[in-house]
Amino acid sequence: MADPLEAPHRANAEPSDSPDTKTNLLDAAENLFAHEGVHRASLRAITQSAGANLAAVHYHFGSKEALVREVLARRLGPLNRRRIELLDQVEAADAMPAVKDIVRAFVQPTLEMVQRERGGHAFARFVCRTFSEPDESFRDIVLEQFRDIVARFTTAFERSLPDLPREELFWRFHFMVGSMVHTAGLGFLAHRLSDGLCNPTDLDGLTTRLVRFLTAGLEAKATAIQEADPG
Amino acid sequence: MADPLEAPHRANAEPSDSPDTKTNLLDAAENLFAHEGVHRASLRAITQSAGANLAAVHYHFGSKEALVREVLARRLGPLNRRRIELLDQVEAADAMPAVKDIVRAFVQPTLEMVQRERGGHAFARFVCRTFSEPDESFRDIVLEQFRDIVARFTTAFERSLPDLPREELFWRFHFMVGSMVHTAGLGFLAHRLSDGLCNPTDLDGLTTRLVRFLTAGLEAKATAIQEADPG
DNA sequence: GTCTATATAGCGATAGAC
DNA sequence: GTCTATCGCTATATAGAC
Repeated sequence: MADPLEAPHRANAEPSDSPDTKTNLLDAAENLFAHEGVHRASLRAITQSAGANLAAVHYHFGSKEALVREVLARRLGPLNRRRIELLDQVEAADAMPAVKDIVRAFVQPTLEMVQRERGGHAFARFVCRTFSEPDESFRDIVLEQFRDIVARFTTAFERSLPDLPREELFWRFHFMVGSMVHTAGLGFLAHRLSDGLCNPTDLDGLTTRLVRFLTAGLEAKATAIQEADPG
Repeated sequence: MADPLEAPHRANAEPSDSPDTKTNLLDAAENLFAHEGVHRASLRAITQSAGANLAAVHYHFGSKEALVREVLARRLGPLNRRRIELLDQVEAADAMPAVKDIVRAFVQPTLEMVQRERGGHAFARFVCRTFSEPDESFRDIVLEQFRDIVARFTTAFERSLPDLPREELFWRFHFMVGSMVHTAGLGFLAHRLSDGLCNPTDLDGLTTRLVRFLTAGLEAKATAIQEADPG
């Protein structure tokens, strides 16, 4: 636990002030799922952290798996709706928007959530983990909602990058998701590996940097399969 | 299990033909760690998949944790040595090499391992998972070896990108790692989300595309904190 | 709606025969 | 070096009192 940015992990304190046991359980679960993993986060630890009884999870959710689903669904819906909302605004202002504005509409909601929402960092880390989770049922909750996002954003990119082949566009979209997920969920690694130079809590700076990096990557000349080397 | 690219997961077949029980255990563990996660992959499942006895893991490795460490160490060492080797070559040919050549030296060994080595895909997925794993002892095995890589490559990038502030360089390095890890470990997601358009097994095409994307991102003009909008 | 007590099952680890 | 049997522990889930 060398890095205070990594684990804001209050073991026995209630993770929220809500009087609602169900909300307390969701908050506690989110926090523990992020830092311990779904498997290691036992119902005993979750209910204890939420100040509730062991049996409370089964009363309110029915099973641990249902709890996981609700933790994911609680934030993913609003997050992706925000993406669409921002993209709508961008497209309303300009029928063929700048690539950087589309990228920002995609990236900003996640980075904002991580910095500004209570428990946002833990949730991002949990989703980051879920992406590589073997359990399809959990991962598919994320991917299900994500299909619409992929459709809307690839269409927007196609319009603003008409010379880019569809296959290459999808790959670049994939690369973009990788950078974003890695940054949102594991930004503290940049802080650690740069010996403190990178500050993952500087929301504006981080967003601007990520948008600029990704925009340049997306706008790069398309890859020719057999390119004649001009050098 | 809709996607055959995702899970080459032969439950009860031996994952290798080696007559060596220890190697069989490492192969079986790697495969199960990738698809089930370290925690869900029980010693019973591992030893059964390896055609060995339950007690074999403790005889050969001493504990499950030691097995995890050996699975990681077996491939990470050669992989990172290969990165350094390629970077040495690039720097020997040109004291101030092109950014794309440095990027390629960083990215290529991983993508090659995923495609060409037996069990490489499973290992990449395992590492991808380990990055976001809460268990520091495992993640630190990866990060430990990675510190040298970060040092060597950021130095190389600094020389070839002299106008880029160090902080921005580290962030871009972080973005690059995110894209690479996401692609190496979860490339099948691109295949799925593009409805089959993206082919994660096309090693040369994928490498070229990733290198081009990342190079453009790294070479983008540095971010000014308060930039005057020229538009 | 919250509690205690417990059922049922799976885990890592180990002892000791072969 | 491989086997069987088992210990000690923790997990999820549930039944039933309050």
